[in-house]
Amino acid sequence: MSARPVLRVLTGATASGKTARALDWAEWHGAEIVSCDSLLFYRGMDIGTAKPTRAELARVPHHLVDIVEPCERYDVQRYVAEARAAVDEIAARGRPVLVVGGSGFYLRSFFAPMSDGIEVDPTLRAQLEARLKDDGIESLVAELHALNPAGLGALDLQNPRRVVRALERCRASGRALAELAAEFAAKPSAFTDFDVRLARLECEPAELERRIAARVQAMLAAGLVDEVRRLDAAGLRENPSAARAIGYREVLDVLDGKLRADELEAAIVRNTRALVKKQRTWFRSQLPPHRVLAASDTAAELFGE
RNA sequence: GGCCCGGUAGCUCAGUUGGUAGAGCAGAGGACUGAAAAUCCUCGUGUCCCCGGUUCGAUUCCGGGCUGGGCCA
Repeated sequence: MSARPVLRVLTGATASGKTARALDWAEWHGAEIVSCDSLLFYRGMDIGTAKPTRAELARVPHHLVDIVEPCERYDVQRYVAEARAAVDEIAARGRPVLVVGGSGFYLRSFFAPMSDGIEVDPTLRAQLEARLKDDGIESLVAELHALNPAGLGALDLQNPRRVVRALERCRASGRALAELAAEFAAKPSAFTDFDVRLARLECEPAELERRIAARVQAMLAAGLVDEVRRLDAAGLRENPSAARAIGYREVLDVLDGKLRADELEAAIVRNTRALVKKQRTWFRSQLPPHRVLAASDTAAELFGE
């Protein structure tokens, strides 16, 4: 039917072997890689994020890696715009695009609308954050009820972040949540003009466990603690999402004396495991049906073509 | 050898003025519109170290034992 250009997306849990497979595939097909990893954006966050090495980055052109300072905030809205620009640029060169990453929320950018386009004044957000802190979430929920007599739908009223977001949208747009939600749901994804093909690497649990253990050990040996010290001095903590990244938050805890140094490695492994579990849930329930292939099956073509 | 403090959920611990117990972490499941490796929700029966005693009733009190730590020899 259509001659829409193809956009290939490779995902999988952390440590499942995406990087190696993606590099091989991209090299073989003359493709360029667009990262879909919420932490590879940050310069200097190398060891703890298992960022591809300099040599690996040199094998295939990469996009959306090392694009902001760790102290700078980044968000999906910006990701959608920059990913779209990168994809267009690569397509203009006539080369295939391979999106690679395990950040589920960002990954959804390729399948669904991600932002409603409502501009929220930073002062308003700061105001609501302050109110959340002083008066509690109930105060915000009460106002939401007042602004939405028809109900709050499926909004999680116990999740401060969601409540602030919902209220700031009502206030900024002067409209009701239900109305905004309906409008949002009707929006197209930023990549509807592409034939998006998704494949996911699945690593056997015991093997993944081994890989995680080995990876964490290697990260510490490679100087993760020093990396975090450097980043801390450069303002890492100003960016909560970067400072809360696995491998980074635990080292910060050690530096703060909140975690014993001899417990560091085990803590990182534990939290990585929790991440894998969360990714699994997301992949199951939030991604469209897709091709799944065993990470051990290195002979298989990623996209079954 | 003596004295002191512990022994409760996989781990760290709280608690029961005697009526068989609960938090955090871990684990399992889930939600997901702008921080997403984030944020939030649901799920807790375990010889309360063992043996005796007192008691209607002991994980709780008493005695003994075992065991970990500290102090003194």
